[in-house]
Amino acid sequence: MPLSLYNTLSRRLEPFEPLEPGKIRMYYCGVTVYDYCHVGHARACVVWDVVRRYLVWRGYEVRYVQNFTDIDDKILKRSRQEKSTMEAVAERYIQAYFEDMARLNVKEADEYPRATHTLDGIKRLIHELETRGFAYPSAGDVYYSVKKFADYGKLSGQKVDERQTGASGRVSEPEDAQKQDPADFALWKSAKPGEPAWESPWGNGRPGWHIECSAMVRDRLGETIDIHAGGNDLIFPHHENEIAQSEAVTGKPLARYWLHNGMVNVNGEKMSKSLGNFTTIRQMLDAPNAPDPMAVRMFILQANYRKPIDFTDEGIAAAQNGWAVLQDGLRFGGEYGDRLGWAGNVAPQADAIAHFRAAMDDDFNTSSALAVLFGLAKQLERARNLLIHEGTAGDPTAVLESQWLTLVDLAGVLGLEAQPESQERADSLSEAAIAALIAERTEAKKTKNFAEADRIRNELQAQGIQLIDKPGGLTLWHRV
RNA sequence: GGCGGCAUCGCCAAGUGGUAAGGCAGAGGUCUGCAAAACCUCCACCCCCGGUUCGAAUCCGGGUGCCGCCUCCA
Repeated sequence: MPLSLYNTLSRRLEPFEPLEPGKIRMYYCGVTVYDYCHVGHARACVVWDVVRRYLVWRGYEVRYVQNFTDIDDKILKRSRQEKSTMEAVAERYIQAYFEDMARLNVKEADEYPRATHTLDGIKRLIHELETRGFAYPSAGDVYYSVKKFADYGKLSGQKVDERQTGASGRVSEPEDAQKQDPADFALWKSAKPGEPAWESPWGNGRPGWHIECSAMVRDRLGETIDIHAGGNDLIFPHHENEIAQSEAVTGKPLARYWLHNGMVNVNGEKMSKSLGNFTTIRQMLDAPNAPDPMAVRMFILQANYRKPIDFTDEGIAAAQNGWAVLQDGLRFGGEYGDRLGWAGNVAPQADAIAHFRAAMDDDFNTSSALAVLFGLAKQLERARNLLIHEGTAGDPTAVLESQWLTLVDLAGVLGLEAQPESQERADSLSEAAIAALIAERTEAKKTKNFAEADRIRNELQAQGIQLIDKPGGLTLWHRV
């Protein structure tokens, strides 16, 4: 079974074949750094992180590049408000990005190019576009002439003539007057006094938004890459324009597969910075009763990456409970492996791996893949409970070891990792003290002094000690 | 107006021709002084109406409802 991907370009599932066998060049259109990342960014970054991890797990050599847009009107606006510089604002939110994503266990990309580091490539590209007649200067700006590019609209299905200009409800930029056609877009914008600017053949200014990605992809990965990923809100115009810019110059496809993640919704409406209905990642993870970041990850992966999802308190709470099961399973080996005499030489669960792979090969069906993890984790959880309550694991230890190894491996592909349970229990009761209290309670029960027995039970419960009454008057306990 | 997507159990969500994965929540049972924990078991004919087919949640046609994009956005 080959890996199949849903390609926005063809709007269908296609078997995946990299340009160069065994190697994948992948680019993800990252964030514009003028604010903290919100949970919509979290979704996108987690999704593409999983795609990248899966491709690596499947044996491909993946070069994963993600950009930071650090030249932008909104960053500029923010820096003015703060009486700071664009550079300082960008730097702050880039650092914040790394902090937030580390908490969500998003692996770092191989490279993080920035617009400010790519000026040469950007200017070279604009120059080539100009030479080939796709770009024209106008009052210090440079624009791309959309009508010159015959394939314009092939990604988004938007035809220039049939589009309703301004349908998004936003006011036209004043620069429209300088365009030959309203559909044209800026490659280079002249700088007003006091604005950050870079020298160029067209005067001092800064690059437009779309050109940076074309330049970065070309500089870092080459003229044609395998996978170009991003949010589906970027299909038009951003990715359409990238194609126009790159392919007009190279005459080659910019990317073979265009992958787009669905948006995060709030009450059924898209979360976006402009609507102001967003929750930042740190707000979510630092709130009282905040979910485990891994539960958030799991929540994201329970849905198809292309469909919209609603971040609701109920949904996150459900994911939190579900994560507890996976977490118990993932911790099983560390907690019981030695006791069960695991030797470390068992084979993994081939059927589980096959199911996982079949699910992921089908356009990254992470919800089906998670079902495989739950199948393994539930059995380990059962064994764990039986060990606590009965003193025996039930299933043969080699089977448990195999299940655990497989679970850890597959969960890792989804970036789901459990931290070892914290051992900070200095202030807790000693085992001797617990044993003494249990003995007291057993005596109380014998004399049918149930009020005293329940008092002791509650006292221990309050300290995280769960009592398990067995038939015959035996009482086991464990910490919860 | 153009382009695209979605509608499956209380909630989330897989499933593209053979009689519905999984998670959360819920129910019953065992055990118990009562509990708790644990264990066992149970829990959907897939928005509506037509059609194709031996057979459709899955294909086709027509409705209804919701959402995204149409130059800020992951």
